[in-house]
Amino acid sequence: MPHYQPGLIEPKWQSYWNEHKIYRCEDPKESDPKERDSKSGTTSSRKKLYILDMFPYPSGFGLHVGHPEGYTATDIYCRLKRMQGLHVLHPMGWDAFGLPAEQFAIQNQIHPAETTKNNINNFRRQIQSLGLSYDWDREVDTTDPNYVKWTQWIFLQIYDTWYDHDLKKGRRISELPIPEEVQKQGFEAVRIYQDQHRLAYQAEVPVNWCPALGTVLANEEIIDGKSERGNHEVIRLPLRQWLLRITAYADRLLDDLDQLDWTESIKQLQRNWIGKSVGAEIAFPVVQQSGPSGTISVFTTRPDTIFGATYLVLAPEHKLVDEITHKDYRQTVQDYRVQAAKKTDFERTEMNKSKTGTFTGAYALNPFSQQEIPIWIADYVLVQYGTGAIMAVPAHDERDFSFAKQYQLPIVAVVNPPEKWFQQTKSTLENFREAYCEEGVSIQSGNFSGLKTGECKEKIIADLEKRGIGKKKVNFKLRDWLFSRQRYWGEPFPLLHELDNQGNRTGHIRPLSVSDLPLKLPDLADFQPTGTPDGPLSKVTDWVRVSIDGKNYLRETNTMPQWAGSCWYYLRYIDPKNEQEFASKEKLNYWLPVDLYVGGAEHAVLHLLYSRFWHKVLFDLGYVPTPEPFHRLVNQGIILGEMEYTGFQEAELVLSTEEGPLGSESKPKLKPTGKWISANQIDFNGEKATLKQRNDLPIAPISVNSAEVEKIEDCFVLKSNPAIRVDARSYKMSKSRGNVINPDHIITEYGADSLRLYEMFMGPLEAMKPWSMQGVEGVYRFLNRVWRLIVDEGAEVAKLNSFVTMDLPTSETLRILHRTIQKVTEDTENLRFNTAISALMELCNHLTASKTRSYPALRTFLILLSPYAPHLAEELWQVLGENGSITKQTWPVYDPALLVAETLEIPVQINGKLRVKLEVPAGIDEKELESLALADAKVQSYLQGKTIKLIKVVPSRLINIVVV
RNA sequence: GGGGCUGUGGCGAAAUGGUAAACGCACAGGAUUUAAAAUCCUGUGAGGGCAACCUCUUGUGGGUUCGAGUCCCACCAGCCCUACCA
Repeated sequence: MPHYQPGLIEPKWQSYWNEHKIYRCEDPKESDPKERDSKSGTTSSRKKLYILDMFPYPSGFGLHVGHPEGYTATDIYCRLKRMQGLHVLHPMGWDAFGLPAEQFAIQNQIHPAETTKNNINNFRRQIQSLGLSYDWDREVDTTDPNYVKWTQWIFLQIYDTWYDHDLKKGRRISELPIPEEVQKQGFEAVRIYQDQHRLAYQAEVPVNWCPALGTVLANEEIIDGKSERGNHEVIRLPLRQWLLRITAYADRLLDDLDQLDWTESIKQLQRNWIGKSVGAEIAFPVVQQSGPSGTISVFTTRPDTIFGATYLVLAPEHKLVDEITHKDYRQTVQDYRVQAAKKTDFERTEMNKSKTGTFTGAYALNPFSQQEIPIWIADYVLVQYGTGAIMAVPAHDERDFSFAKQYQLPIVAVVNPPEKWFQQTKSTLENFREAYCEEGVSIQSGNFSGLKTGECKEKIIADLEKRGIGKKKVNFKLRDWLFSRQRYWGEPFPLLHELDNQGNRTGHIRPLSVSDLPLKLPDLADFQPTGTPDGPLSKVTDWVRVSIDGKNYLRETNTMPQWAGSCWYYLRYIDPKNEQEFASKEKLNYWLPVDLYVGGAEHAVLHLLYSRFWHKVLFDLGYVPTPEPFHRLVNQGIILGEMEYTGFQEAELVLSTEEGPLGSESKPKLKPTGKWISANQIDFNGEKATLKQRNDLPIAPISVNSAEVEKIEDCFVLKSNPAIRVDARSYKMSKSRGNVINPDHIITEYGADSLRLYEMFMGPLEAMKPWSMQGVEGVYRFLNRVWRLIVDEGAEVAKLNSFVTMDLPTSETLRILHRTIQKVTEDTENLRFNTAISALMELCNHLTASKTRSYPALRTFLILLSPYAPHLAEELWQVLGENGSITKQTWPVYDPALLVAETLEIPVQINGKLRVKLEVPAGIDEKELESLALADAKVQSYLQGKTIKLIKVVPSRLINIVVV
């Protein structure tokens, strides 16, 4: 085997690892030495480490290069930690429920279970071909009935829980105190009361109904008003849905972020999503000709500005609109409501330049200014947030200000802006040109004038509470989690709806008992959505209808969303085969929390928030030992396609005729004229180019080779015509762009070790970085150099290179070796893989240059390399004549004494500028160094005629001489 | 509008407040070869000088410091997320 052939050695070692279960992770008991034979030296105090990858959705397209990035990072880290003697749990599994498999089933009449199985097999094959060190005995699959059983079981725990706001803790529904007046009304009332408090409850809510997918979607699954999957229209529709009361945990989800080792940006995203705001709820009495009738409750974060509330606005969907609307205004109000209902949330917010609304004819009394103020409806007020109504303070809120301007509503200043603001905005107290939204001192606010904002808020709230017309209130943007989907390929709810003798629902819910779990999906021949909000399961009537003890029930026909399975998979890895519990308490106590969780930032909010929520419920119920699941979180950066250079030419539109599948087709095409236009005159979105000044002239983007381009100043230009600038950037990988890199191809061409090494060498793990095929070749060449370092390429069989000797390393080699041990260890521990790899390259370069290559040094080098290029390291380990797997070796420890060279090069600065470098013996003291520097002829020449003001000596680093 | 991230060679990048550009790519020259590929050696931030060497350089402008890519302030540019949340 003369050459480095990853295609041969990689499968060989992969099957070796598999057969010998090299990466099997022992259970805590097994790893206790008392339970094991004595030849293993591990101790029970072996520290545990739980390293988790975000498991993939096994799509039909296979892995993309983003997957190996995170997976390789954790793999390298785990390999290091195992060799350092830690007890590492590092599993992998499949998030396998979800829409694509069902969509595929609808189109091709292939059961989603089958598609899923095939995709999983393909993903497993691809992942295994990367040489990742997972314990495959712990693989989980969210669609496996043995897994679904416990997803359903956890749902039932949530269903059986209510949130005690006093204790700030989820508790069993049986512990819910029932108020006496409810108790008096009997069993039925108690049941309803309990149902109202469960963490899983049903409600009629306006949902996002997507006709094309035949399902409702969660808010989070909608991007720009279209479905995240497939980009279909979404309309709003009220429906009976299951919701999970995640809002009960909002405060804890927010507060507990502080104890987590996550990046500040992810924490901030979660904070924004939870969106806590503190303010007041205030009741405004409605005034009508016939006298006051009822109140409108509003939420505000600025109760201090209530004297400036000159009108109220209700959301068009607000319950009280019909009630309060004056008969003269019924028609316009009704028209407006119809219009608003037609708009999606997106359209409402899209045209945020001009607000719309209409007057209801009704007035409310401002309880502080005592003014009668008009009540409007407008779609800039959202029904879902707060009370669905606001008090508008146009002087101190931008939105209210622009609405007031539009409809000529009065603007009254009640917070005094600073003089500077008046100048900048050219405003006066009587005439605001824009809203002043900062804090300040109250004015025109009766007894509350002169108070600072913070104090004023408190006083107003106190006054509200005293008068019984309002109270302090905390609001969250976070909504309860819409938990049901009208789909087939998801976990069925383990619930039965009781029917009365007429076959009508009684409202009683009967949860299945644990012994009835898992509730499996029925077989289905036809996967077409019903087209109604009832899911496909409703078609399976003999599955839906159930009789128990003479009572008739209907099964719940909704299924759970894809998030359900991923909410707790990290718990199942801990005890994946357990049939009695989702995981044993003892093992959970041992392994939790997850020490390091690596995955894409796209799950920053949803998956991580939902998981934390479930985890907290399980924590409250005593099933898991930690309040948080994931201690440290790292997001890998996305990998972009190769850098692309694009030039632009004037073009003309021509009709080109093409032979398509439907016969010949004529399509307008851009035909470049050859006349270049500089990129600074062009707007280019990556696909279409238009001239900045005018858009009637067709422009053709022309892909330009990097060899035809050079950089002048800040921009790239054509070498042939430097006046013409060229657009240069990297794009996200996408099928339509054709810049997708398939990991399988890289492995075939260069091997998995090259792919691993390249992805780690590209740059910092968390940074976004462009792919470069030449970079892959670079690391491939490095691995070849490593190969030749040890193997004799001229020989027929794998044989040691003749430079390899049994000599001890020279002192220089030893120093470089130990410096490399230090750097690789520290960098790998801090996930700085790119610099660890350069240290390995430097060592390799040094060893290659030596005529004699010391065996002990090579041996250590291979151990250092093994987490990064495990296949190559195993193979060369064998070539060196070592026995067993290199993965079982102990990680080397560097000797600080060996890091020090005999002489040092010390830079001498004069006034902070580097002038001379001195070669000095290591360990020289400050005084000696100083006199050596001053004695230097060149230093002296710089000191001619100057006075020394200061000599700063940093031992073993540098000298700075300050002169005047 | 809000929040965040990032600005260093031709490119990916590196640098506990202490020699800016390690390592890799690309490029150029040389060795090897009938030739090419592969490999090996040398050079490579910009400008000046025959040379030793000198000057400039981390988006811009200030500041702290003996010393700033790194810390502080202001600004500019790019990217990402989010968006009427009262």
